[in-house]
Amino acid sequence: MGLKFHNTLTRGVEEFAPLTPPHVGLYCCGPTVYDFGHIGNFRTFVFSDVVRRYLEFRGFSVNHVMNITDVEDKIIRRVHETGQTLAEFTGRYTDAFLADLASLHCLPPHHLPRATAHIDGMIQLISRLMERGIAYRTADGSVYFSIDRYRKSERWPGCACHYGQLVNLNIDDQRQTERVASDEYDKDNVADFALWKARVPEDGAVFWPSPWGDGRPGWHIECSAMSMALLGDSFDLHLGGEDLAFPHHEDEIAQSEGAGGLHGDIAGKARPFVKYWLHGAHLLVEGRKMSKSLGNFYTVRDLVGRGFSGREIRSLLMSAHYRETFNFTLAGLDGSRTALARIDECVGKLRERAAGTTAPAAPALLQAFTEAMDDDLNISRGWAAVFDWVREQNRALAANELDAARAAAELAAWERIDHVLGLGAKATDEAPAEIVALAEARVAAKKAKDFAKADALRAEIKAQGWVVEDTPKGPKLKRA
RNA sequence: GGCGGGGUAGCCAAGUGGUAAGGCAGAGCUCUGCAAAAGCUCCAUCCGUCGGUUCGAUUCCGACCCUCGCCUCCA
Repeated sequence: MGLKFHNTLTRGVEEFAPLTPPHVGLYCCGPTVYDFGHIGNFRTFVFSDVVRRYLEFRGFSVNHVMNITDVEDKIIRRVHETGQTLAEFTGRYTDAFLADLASLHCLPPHHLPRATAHIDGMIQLISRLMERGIAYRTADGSVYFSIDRYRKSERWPGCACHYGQLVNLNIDDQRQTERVASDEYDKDNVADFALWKARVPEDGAVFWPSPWGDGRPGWHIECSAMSMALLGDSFDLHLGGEDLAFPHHEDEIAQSEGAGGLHGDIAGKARPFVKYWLHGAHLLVEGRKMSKSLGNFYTVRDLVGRGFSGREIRSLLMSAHYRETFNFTLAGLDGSRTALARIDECVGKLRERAAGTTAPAAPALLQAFTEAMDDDLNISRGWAAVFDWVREQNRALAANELDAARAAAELAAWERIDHVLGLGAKATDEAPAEIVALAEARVAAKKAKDFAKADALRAEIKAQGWVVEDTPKGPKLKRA
């Protein structure tokens, strides 16, 4: 059986068949850079990293695109407040975001388009929508997408003109929420969304010229323009957090297909904007919805500041299936640390046994892991395969059943798996010379059967922040 | 009000119409001068509640309870 994904578009699990194998175009909605990303944001980004890595593991050639939203309402407000330029302000948070991504062992996406670098494409899309009569300009110079005209418009290949593909909604019978009711804009219909927002004094220097006057793009059109510019008008995978399914992704479909694509390919080839939509669930923190007032709002930096490593955070974020709400806890991070140590220990022993020998990867672990991940990325089952393998290797090592060649084969298998999990080796920490000297003195005391002195030296080492463990090959020093 | 997820051991979390993966925590054992670390073993007669279908249901159906998300710019 092949790889399967749950597609929000069809609300079911489907065989993954890319448009032009072995190439896969993958777009994930990236961050809006107005603050440091929190652990919930990064669950989605780690998820997209795992999708990319697993596709590569399965032999696909992935073009991974993640946008950086660097112009948006909150950003403009903060720029206005801080007196910085747009580039200064967003540059700082973009750098922080990329650093956090790296600390979580996420591979850098192949392209990280900035919205401000794709204004032309957005204007082009809006122009096409205006030409087709699906968009309209209001008195203040803003441009909106008319859902009504889109739905009533003549259908053409590649565009079903159906609004409500990702979520079941009866848009004629929507409850008026407070946000809608308080909307001040001059729109034909409350459900219409902005494609272009006319310049207002508070925007300061943040504006671009357009056929409709100075202004800036709406949020949804940014992703349509960037994804189609880099992946073509029709591509394989579009990922994001579950909250983006509506309205953000729904609007992307409407705009992109309504415009016939950025290059006119959607209509020409009768292909949809995106073939598979994958949405990652949110997480709770300590059992509650994450919020600053509850004190359970963590950025990656907060957790690193508490002494957790990126790989520990990453492995916890990867512990549950991506479509399930996951409860992220500090106790869980401690658990990840212990569990990773178990893997590290086993891999370390295999490496020792293999002693530099190389061999083709042993099949058992690869097969069990692939079976799990092929099933809509069932990573919990994937972890089970890994830990079953760890137990089996430990047993075989203890029973002296592994020669160098077999150890090397198992190690090769693990390395392929780790290329998907992205855990890497744990950071090793060399003890300073004075600590090593104390440990050596302790070995001498032990040899002389002066255990009182040996224990005193162990206490001394501990007081200096190190732990000494006796192994068959002599003492091992670890940071306390 | 509409739509969509969930409720599985102390905690996290897979899964299946035929009798419950994995991780953490806990217990026992091995190793050790003692430790530590590590390893091995054990650890849910039970899957929110109540009904129904079935030879058999945690798994299917119905009702109910609880919980989370979306319903116009929030991953």
